[in-house]
Amino acid sequence: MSRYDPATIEPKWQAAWDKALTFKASDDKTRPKYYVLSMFPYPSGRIHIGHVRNYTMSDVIARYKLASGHNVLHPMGFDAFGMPAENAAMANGGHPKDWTYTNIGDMVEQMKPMGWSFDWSRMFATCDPEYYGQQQALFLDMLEAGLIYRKNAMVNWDPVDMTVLANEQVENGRGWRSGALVERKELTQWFFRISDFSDELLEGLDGLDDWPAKVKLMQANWIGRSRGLQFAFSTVDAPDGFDRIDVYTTRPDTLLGASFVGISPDHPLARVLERDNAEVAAFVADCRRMGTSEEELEKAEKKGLDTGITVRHPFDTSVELPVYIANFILMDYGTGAIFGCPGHDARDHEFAIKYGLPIVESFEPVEGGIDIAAEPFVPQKSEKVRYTRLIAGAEIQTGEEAVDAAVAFCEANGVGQGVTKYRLRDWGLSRQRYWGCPIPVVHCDSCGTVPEAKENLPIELPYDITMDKPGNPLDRHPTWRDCACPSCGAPAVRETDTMDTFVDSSWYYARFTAPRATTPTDLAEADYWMTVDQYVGGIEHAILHLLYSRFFARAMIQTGHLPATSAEPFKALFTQGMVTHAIYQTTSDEGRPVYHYPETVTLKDGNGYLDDGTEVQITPSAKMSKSKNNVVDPVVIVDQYGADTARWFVLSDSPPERDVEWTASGAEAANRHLARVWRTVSEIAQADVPATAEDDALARETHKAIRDVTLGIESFGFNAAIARLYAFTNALTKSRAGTAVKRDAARALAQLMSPMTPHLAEEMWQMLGGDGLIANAPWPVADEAMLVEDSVTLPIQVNGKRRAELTVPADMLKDEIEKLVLAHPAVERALNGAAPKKLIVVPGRIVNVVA
RNA sequence: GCGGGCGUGGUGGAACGGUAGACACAAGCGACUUAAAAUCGCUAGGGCAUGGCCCGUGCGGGUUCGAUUCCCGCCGCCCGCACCA
Repeated sequence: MSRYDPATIEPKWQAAWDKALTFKASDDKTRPKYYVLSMFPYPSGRIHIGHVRNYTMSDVIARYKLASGHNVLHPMGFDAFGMPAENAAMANGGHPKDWTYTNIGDMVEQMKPMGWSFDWSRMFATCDPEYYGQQQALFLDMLEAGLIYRKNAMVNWDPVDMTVLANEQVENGRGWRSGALVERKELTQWFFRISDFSDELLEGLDGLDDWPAKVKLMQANWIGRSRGLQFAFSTVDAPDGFDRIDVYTTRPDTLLGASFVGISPDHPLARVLERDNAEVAAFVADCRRMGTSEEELEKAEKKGLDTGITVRHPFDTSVELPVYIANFILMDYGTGAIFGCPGHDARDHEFAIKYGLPIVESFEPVEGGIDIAAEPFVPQKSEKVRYTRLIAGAEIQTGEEAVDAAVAFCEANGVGQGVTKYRLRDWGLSRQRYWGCPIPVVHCDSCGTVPEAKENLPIELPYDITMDKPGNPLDRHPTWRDCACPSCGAPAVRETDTMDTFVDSSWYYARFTAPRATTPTDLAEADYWMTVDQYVGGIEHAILHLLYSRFFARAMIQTGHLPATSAEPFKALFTQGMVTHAIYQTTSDEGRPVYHYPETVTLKDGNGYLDDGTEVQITPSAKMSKSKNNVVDPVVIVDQYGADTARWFVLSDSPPERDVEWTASGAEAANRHLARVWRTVSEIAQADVPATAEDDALARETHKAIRDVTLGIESFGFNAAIARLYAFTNALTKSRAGTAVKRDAARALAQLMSPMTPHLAEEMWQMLGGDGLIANAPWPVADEAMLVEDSVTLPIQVNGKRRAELTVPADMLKDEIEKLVLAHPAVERALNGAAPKKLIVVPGRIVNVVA
């Protein structure tokens, strides 16, 4: 008899699906739609096992929804602009475009054998002129709608990648890709007005019931809404135009504890002072030199310089507070100026001690007893405290109550107003790189900055460039850069900055609904397909990509490219865990770590040995890394075991949101199991056994499996669904039921496995004489009548501990059960002749005797 | 520092407040075989006086007839943010 042979059956069924256009999204808009999307990959040239897990998850959903009668859209494309292509070109002398398209071809070739149900007819790469040309059209519409503007600003400069970065792309003061320490630089840049949407983006999170709470929380923190008071101090002896200094505070209740005012080195007043004060100029220059990395900030001393200017306290004009320029005040938060309250702020306390400023108490613990001079008193705002210098409200109140009362009092007395501020800054989109979407504007001597005319789109990247010199090749490409002004026709120059690659991925989900449209979207298509019903991707995009996409959906509604109903582009979000692998390490004579490939290590009783017997040190469940030699290559796995085994394994063993460790033994076991299923089914297909007494039991088992696996898939409990399929397979294999019932059970098994192991499932379906492709077969529905048991086994507890069990007819009355329970020897023994205090019978579940 | 999450056998993990450890890995024993591989079967939380009993879901308390699950306080690990006024 033949064996389970994935190398034969997998290409066969892939060809069958292709031929039948099984996974092409239908134009039939009468069917309910389901849009499932996996985050598209960067075309590095190799798919990795993490992609396999990610795409298998969306594939399970897609195939399940297709079988459940939905018109499914499950597209795939490539996030194809970005630095790696330029780096490769610089290192190896090729062209970023050639490198990228070659990689895309290679990756598609590696993806197809996995059997994912992508609608490949909709595929695009963001570096296709057809895509980025529409992105340029979108840019022009957003520019016209006032959603994009240009300004001179301090920006994050990555000296290695030689480009500007958005705030979201700076991690611990380093570039998110290069890891280089980010510098501050002043440049004229294009910005998206994402901060105008701060409130909406924050409020919108509340409606995202099917997003992980963690992601919503991270976004909420990033947006960072705070409520406070903005008011002005009037100055004494300040330069012209600075008779007031605006400050923002979230603690107006401590205003009477103010002992100084601090301004940012970038504050307009500091800038005026540095012009004719050498001391100020030196100090400010020193501040700007300071890095922004975590370590540096941690170590950096809080430094200030007394400007000699003073301000009057708004509630007691006889009090004058000194104005310091301080290195820890950020110009781009609040007003770039604060009042210092050393009594109730750790940082201000440190500053006050250093410069000998007074420390004034505003409140104390209700029970008293605090030495504000020694240590600042900074309780939670929700805690009740006793105010010793009260602005408004009760003497004893919480910080929150006091802040509200203080804001109201200040407003009533004409001292400032309550305002809401956000931490979220506008998104700088200009990048000084070649391999990105050109920003479609030109600079004309007479007209200024002019949007390119839409009929000139796409503004295509020139191919004839060289990457051998640092910097942006567009800057030194005269025939591309020089152009005619779209407004007056005079000679002008193109903008040579390109767009941040996060722009490309901020609207690709919308483009997939009409990937060949000659406008960014086709509203009718977008109206039918949007929003994405299920999005699957990594948690690492919790802020960047997911926040930008939410902004873009809103911007596209404003510019008429999406229907108003799709402000939230992703209805449900699932963040999958990684696939990890053990690291095997020895130490060289020089003391350096040496990493060994898994195939060179033999495992025995949990220890690993090299061929020569040397024991290796094992780090379990580590992130895969080429330098640690612990990468699993999907291509190798497919050659060895077939795609179905790889798909089955990455879904089993761990909940999908958690990491799963790839082990050779686990993959082998998965493969063995699939071979066992194949064998069992091929036997059943050829058997001819008449009905037996076990028929009913197997039929019931089948319907229970249908119920449990369906529930598992719907709730993303893939590991639990697979565990259930193991159990069902074992039951089927061991059952002595007749062939007719066994065939029904095997057909159900094939269908329940089909989202995970689609090729094997088609093969099983064919062996069992199923109709057409299993991919199109309607999903089985559990028969309620078959789920009802005739008899139930009730555990009997005494005082909450299980002592016995009792099998009774399912419809037995409580009274009867109670009688049987009390007569049970184990219960009699436990009660020892005494009457039970209480008897709890939960029908169909459990009995508890309270002795 | 602030915010969030997680602690269950040798391992990954399962368990609407209702029989803790499903399912799988690793391990051990056995069958088949000249042998090995493959396959199949069995054992398996810990302990003990083993037809039975005791302990057990990080630790300590609480709510409940009943807690891995809910509440409070610790301990440990992981993640996010962080001079944000």
